Amino acid sequence: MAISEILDDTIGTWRRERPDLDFDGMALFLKMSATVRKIIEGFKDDIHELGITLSEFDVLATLRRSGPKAVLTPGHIAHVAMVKPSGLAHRLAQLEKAGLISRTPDPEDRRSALIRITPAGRRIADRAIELLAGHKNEAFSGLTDRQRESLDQLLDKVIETTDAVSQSTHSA
Amino acid sequence: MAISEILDDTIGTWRRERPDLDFDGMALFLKMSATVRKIIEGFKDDIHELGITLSEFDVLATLRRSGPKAVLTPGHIAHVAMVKPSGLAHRLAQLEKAGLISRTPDPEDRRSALIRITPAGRRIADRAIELLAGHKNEAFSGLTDRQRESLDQLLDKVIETTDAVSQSTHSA
DNA sequence: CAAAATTAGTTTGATGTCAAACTATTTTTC
DNA sequence: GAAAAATAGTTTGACATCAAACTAATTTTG
Repeated sequence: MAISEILDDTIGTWRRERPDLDFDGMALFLKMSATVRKIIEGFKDDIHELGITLSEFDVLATLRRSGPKAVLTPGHIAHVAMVKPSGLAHRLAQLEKAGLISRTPDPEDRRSALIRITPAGRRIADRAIELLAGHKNEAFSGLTDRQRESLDQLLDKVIETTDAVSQSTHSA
Repeated sequence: MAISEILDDTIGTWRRERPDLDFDGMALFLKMSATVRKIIEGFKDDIHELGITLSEFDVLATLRRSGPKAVLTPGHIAHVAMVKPSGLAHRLAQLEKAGLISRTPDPEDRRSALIRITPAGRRIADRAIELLAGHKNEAFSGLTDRQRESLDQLLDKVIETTDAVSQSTHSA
């Protein structure tokens, strides 16, 4: 069974069993989620061949794209990488041990630390982003420029909606 | 920083640091991935309040939507839930312990097992799918019917492309 | 300026996932 | 029909992620 068949079956059987519910949003979500998973699967191996995990790449990528002399705090990295600080601590320790980043105490605020990418880390990050950019372009190569733009705008609208929902939840 | 700002910053800084690469596909992927994560976040708590995890719900949902007398094998559940069989074994044990599913040996093939949902499991699955369907519809409520259809078709195209890629990889 | 509140980051414990090794059973091959 | 290959599922080990508890330092309050 191919992905699209599994998705059709999932929604189809739900509609049969619970005709009282509306599964339109669910169908879109499942499809989008499966798409993302499929794309991730496709480049996981390439990253592993470079000797790092996808999570480690996230950190190296954040440092690399911030410029040659970037000095970031764990808090900033966690925020832009969209993980909780607790999920980052172990990764930073691993990357430091592997010699791909350096961690020094922040003299301005001794609760915090200064994270820098090393030359070795930079080399791996550069190689990895070349592979990834290529992979992602391949994944969307079936769309015309106009279709890509359309997809981009539709996603913006969905994000806007979910942002509004979570905002109202937080402030309630 | 809101999600869309993080995404813009990520792609913007990459373009500055690596102007030799094309980040168009990457931008779409990141946006889609962030959208999925955001939607998942929004209903995780609701599921937890029912006393199950999202992964456990996946299993219960597969059984529930397969009809009142459904009898499924672990292999089938793993396939349609899109997880590896190894990732399923522990979940099935937990669900059995919680009394939400039953597991009996398959008399036809003694390597396998027959999984059934219990009345308690069914009650939880029904309550959960009601919450989820509502949540998902909310997430896409900012789109018109026409836009939803458009999004659906664009995702189909992307899945088609990635399917083609993974097929050629497997058969090479 | 001292006490209270906040903030940055880490550690710990629970859950989730997969790959690889393993067990048990069934099917295929010769 | 016995040996070899394939299949179903579980176990184990490595990694990922988060919430909650914790440490240490800074900022705010009164």
